[in-house]
Amino acid sequence: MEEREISKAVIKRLPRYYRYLGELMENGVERISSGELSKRMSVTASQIRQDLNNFGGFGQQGYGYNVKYLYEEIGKILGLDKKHNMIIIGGGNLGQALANYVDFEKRGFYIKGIFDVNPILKGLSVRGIQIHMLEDLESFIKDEDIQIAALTLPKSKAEEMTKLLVQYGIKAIWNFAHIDLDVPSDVLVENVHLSESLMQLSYNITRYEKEHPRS
Amino acid sequence: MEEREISKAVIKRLPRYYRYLGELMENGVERISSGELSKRMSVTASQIRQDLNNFGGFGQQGYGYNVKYLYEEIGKILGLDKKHNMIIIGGGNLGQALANYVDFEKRGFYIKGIFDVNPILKGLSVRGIQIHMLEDLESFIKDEDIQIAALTLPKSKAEEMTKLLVQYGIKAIWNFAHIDLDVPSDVLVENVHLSESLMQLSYNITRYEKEHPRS
DNA sequence: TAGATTGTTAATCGATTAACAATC
DNA sequence: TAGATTGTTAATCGATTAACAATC
Repeated sequence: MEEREISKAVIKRLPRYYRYLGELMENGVERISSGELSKRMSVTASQIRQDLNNFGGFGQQGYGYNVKYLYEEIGKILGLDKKHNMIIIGGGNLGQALANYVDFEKRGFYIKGIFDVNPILKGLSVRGIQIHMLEDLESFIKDEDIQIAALTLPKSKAEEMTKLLVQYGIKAIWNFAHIDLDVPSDVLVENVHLSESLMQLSYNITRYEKEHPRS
Repeated sequence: MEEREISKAVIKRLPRYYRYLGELMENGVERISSGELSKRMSVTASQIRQDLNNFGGFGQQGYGYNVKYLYEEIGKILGLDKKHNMIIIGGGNLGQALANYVDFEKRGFYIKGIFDVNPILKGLSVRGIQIHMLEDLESFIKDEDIQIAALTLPKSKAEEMTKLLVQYGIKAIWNFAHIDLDVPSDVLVENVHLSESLMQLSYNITRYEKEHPRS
């Protein structure tokens, strides 16, 4: 059953709320009002209340929000209370950088293996995570119940690899390749296009320099 | 002088247009209509024309757009026709992954150096890019005319490093740390929050599973 | 010229902000 | 109870889509 659709804009803000609430918790703050949070995060209080009320009433009139409770509830909305098994496709620098990033595990994302075509990497491991060859991919996905594949390959290889991943039953792809993946509608894709991010920065630099010419 | 402000949504789409036009060029396509491009990119033709007309009329009635011309014009809008000197702050895996990424240079982004606090890395280099110690940072930024710093440090160090970078006159920060940087208004920041991206994917997986329960 | 397709205005849609009654 | 602050409706703002005259 389809519940009312939540807009992408709202989803994009949730992790940021989650991060701020986590910091508040660390600082021992127990309750916070939308007004106070709005100041810290530089968003309107109205937006915070609207966003949260897409998922239910987490606050209390006259009191505000309980930080720990709201943190946990947003965590649940984001699915961080569940375990997600991941693999990394591509044992290059970026793949290894992701493998080395321990914080993912704190959020429920477990990197179970790294896959590469380069036989030189065979048997090596990164932070205890073994690098496997492609021939093991299918059985690994099934045996280890892998949901997510992080795709850190050059564009040229990313396309065929995606076909395999879909065929082997992957549920979601975290895509770092500079290409729009073509997948069936039951496979989810989240893109991280680094060069596009850098181009946006470049645009802003260029515009800023036009508006503020140096003497 | 302030020209009419271009919305963030438009800027975010420009690099994707640029990528598609680049691919069309590689395939020897000389002209394309907004209608044809809209099919390939899965956006509306109307949006393409609106987006482009923020910057000027690049097309011709009855003909469409010249691919090479439009590619170059979008490149100019994004500032890719200019050289941008970059440094990477943080010689860890992510920093090295960025340093190894050659495509940045094709777009005018030159990585001039990597900086780290770890003396073990001193004098090493990645793809010919030397790793320097922090004491050289100030002079390096000035001597090498560095505009952009890619910040690939843990949250704890990112804050103080940002202060230094600002003090030393950096123009823009490409931020990979999980923190919102506090900078003066003349320093531009572009964030890449990997864990937030992964959380969005997690949300979508969770929602999908709710809507499509397994038998 | 006739057909195609842009540039641009107008209409629609959706997201953000403001306001305030409900209520803790 | 009085004050504070939410949840939610209404108003505003901005972005997307549709439509079409201009024109190549």
